[in-house]
Amino acid sequence: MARTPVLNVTTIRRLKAFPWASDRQIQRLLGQMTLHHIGKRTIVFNEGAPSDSVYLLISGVVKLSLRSPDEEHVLVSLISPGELFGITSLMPGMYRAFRSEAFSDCWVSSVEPDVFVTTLLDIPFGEFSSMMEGTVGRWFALLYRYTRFQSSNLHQKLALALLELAQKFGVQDARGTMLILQLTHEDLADLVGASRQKVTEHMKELERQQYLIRDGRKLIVRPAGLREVAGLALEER
Amino acid sequence: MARTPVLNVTTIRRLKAFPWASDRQIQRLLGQMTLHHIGKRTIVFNEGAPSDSVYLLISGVVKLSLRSPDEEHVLVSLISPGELFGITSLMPGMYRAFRSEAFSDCWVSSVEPDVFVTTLLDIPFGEFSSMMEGTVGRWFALLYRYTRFQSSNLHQKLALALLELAQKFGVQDARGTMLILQLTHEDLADLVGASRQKVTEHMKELERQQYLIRDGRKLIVRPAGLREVAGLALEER
DNA sequence: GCATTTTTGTCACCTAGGTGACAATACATA
DNA sequence: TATGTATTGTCACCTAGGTGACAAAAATGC
Repeated sequence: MARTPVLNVTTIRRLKAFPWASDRQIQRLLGQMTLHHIGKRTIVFNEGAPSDSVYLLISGVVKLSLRSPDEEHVLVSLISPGELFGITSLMPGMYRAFRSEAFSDCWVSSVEPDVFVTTLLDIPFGEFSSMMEGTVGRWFALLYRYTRFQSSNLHQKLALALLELAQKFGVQDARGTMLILQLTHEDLADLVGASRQKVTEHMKELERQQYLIRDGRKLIVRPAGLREVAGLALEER
Repeated sequence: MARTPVLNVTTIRRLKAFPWASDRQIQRLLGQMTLHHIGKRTIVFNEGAPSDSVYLLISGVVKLSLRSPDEEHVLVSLISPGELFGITSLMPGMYRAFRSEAFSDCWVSSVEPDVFVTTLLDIPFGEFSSMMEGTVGRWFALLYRYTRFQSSNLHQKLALALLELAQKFGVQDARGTMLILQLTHEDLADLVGASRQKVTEHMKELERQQYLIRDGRKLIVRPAGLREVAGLALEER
């Protein structure tokens, strides 16, 4: 097992971890961080777990992954030394969206998110995290959709896209959620990165499956059914 | 043309735009925002433009899109009323990553990013934006990669993935950028969402094209060549 | 140095989804 | 109500990439 690394301002600077922070801030932050050795293949956190720490990778490589509809874990990204990870914890009430595990033996340092924020920024954690949620929360949702897309087929992608649309543009209706949006199959094709013709076919199929009703050019969607198609059935979000 | 909407605290609340902000903050912010009517199909900003405003969508639908390797614009997301967009401007020195255009007739309200931040949060813009960059900047890069992926073939995806790895795990070498990482083809396959076999084939091809050298199990990469393969040739980043 | 395990290379074959072409609708505008 | 345009539905056919199977080569352990 590698020798415990020394964590001081110089190390942090070399890692280019918080280039904007002052030496004093870094010093204070270090006092609050705890260092862990993580053996290769060990899981740091699992998706769905409460987001209660921010991590800084000191050495080694960490892998982010996501469980795909067919139960496999699919790689989302590799984290290099000096990178922060687990930053969903900077937004209020979030759960981890990805699993993170050591791709090689790693040294990792962790802090509570509120300590992290109040040490580096002179405002209460609550204010910062609300602001984060209000601004970049949407990016995160998008990222989540795209990572899911990667391991889905067209039918699932369509379901996923319709669900997102329902959330954004839906109004409740006796028959389900109505999208107040005039979308052509071409638009949908664009949104899921497929051809118009195949979208037409799959939309027909979703109609046949009763997950989708068409009322003129307005769509009415049955979220529960779509979640099932998309392989999200048992999850929140 | 639709009648100009009234923008006051009540409107903002109804849009659920800044749920965490106080009435006073919203009031102050509104005083600094300017309202624009954007006709269907009009471009609000183009990718590559400097990021100098944050936008709040008041009514209508805005479309984010990205130019794919084959020059087409591909839809990335649709924005609904109450959503902020153009938030790359909250990070220092960013350029717009996506094009945004009115999908239907829209009313949009804009502010300078520093006014936005200092009004809603009691800290200087510079501090907030550095913090953003240091924390969620990585997410953004990831999102950018995934959106590009959507409209790329395997060869391009591989190039894109190798470029990202070179950036994160590369050290300069006489022959190019060496990845200090033991990656199997299986790992790469996972990273680009493809099968191991096809990755093997395309890696061979990249070698043949001289964009990639293999030194034992270490990879040496020629970024310029890979950018070209990935269809990024003329762009920054 | 030899045996075992991992990784790479290369097949042949299969399938999801792309493409083009066209008819059938629906919608919009005069 | 008539007519032109946009959208949808459905073909047949093509291609990128998935799958399984197996051999060759490297790495690793003993």
